[in-house]
Amino acid sequence: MAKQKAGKTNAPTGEPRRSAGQLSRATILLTAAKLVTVKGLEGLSIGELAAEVGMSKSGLYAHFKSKEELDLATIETAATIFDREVLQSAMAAPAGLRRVRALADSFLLHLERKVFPGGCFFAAVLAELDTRPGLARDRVSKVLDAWLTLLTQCFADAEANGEIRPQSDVAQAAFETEGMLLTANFLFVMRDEITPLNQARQGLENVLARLATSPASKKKRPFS
Amino acid sequence: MAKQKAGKTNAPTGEPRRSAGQLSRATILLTAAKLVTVKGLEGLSIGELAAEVGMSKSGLYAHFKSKEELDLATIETAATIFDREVLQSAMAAPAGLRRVRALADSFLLHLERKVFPGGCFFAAVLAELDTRPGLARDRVSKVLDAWLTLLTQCFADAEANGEIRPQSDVAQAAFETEGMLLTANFLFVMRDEITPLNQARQGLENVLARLATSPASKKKRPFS
DNA sequence: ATTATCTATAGATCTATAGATAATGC
DNA sequence: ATTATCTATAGATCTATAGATAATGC
Repeated sequence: MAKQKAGKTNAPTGEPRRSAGQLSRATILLTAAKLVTVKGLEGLSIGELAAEVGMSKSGLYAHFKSKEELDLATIETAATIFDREVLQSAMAAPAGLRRVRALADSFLLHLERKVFPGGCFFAAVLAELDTRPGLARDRVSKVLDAWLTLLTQCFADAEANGEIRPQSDVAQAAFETEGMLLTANFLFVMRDEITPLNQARQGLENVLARLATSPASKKKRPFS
Repeated sequence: MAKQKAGKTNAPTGEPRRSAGQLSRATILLTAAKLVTVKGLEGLSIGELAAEVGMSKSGLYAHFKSKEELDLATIETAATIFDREVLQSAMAAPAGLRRVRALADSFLLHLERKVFPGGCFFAAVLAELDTRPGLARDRVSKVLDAWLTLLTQCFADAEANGEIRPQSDVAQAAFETEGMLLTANFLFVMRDEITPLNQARQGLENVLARLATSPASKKKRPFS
């Protein structure tokens, strides 16, 4: 809604110099990334984005030669933001379970802070792109893979640390963790209440607790 | 692809009579529901749907007065299919954990059978609609709520049956179950491999196993 | 960066017509 | 058999808007 003007060009001295074009480009892409979480990638029209940032459609074409190029640049921007807002703050935590908790916390907090109005950018475009081959899908798929690999590695570290049982199925643990976070995202956006975020936190604790339990209890199926 | 003609009118005797129009309408809506899981609700154009079922755009307008009406009818069709393919077969299982397993199994099998090419219809439109107020969103939200309520009720039954510990957090159990299923859906569609379906089955077993464990282990956080 | 403009396509509406059914006349 | 009517559809066409390009201004 807020028609944010592209910041004017009197760059603060001492700052790494940026041209008006670059500043504007960053503004455009941040706006685009936010809009995409609400409207979807295909639902984001160049005209609407232009209006939102307060410039003409053809002004945008000066930055991006085509819609696809805008799409890809927007995905890249979202990846950078995800890296900064979620990954980097959590990677300060020591390897292993504490890092898993830190990642989950920073993810859930970035939802709660509404960094993007439509929740996690990558969750928002996942369903849209998963059946539409192309560069955009490939890039989003890579981000998802990297995220799951990171979670898996954290559990592998936890196993090496002795935090969880040896021979744990670390890929399974990563899947379950992602299950809590992804579902929290969708329910949080759909209902606009924080309950799912807390359910995800509890769910993750339940997963972690299981990994430290004796293997016997893992397959118990009483009364079945 | 298959240009299915609306069946000719010589209705089989004894069958509940259907006009050619009704048959055609059902064909259109099934095709629409499948297309929506690939293209999205907004991505589904009337022209494309018309070409797919082998009729003219205006032929479709005879059935649906507007795009929104087509959208709503398509959602209704998907709800009916979900009810038949997933719910009804599973509701034969006795109340409690066996019903939870039956629901999860029928859900995962309907993904694997590719009832819809883009996975679960409601998961496919969830991200698209969660930020777009309207009748379509309201309807999808209701289906999601009903599904989570059903899962919660199954766990409540299990508690009443003595299958799981008294005072279990049944809403939490439903959330975790949904977490497994929803994530299985997205990873299955994105990667087109069945691993996530099995990870969801294992994840659900892990959830169920926890519910039968002694309460003490639930909060254990070793090495933290 | 803007203004003006182009092409393609979306949803939507209008008029016409094919095939079937119902009511009527012989 | 004939006429009227109904239902489902097609073709033509309208308006709005999408992505995109060319000419131009600062």
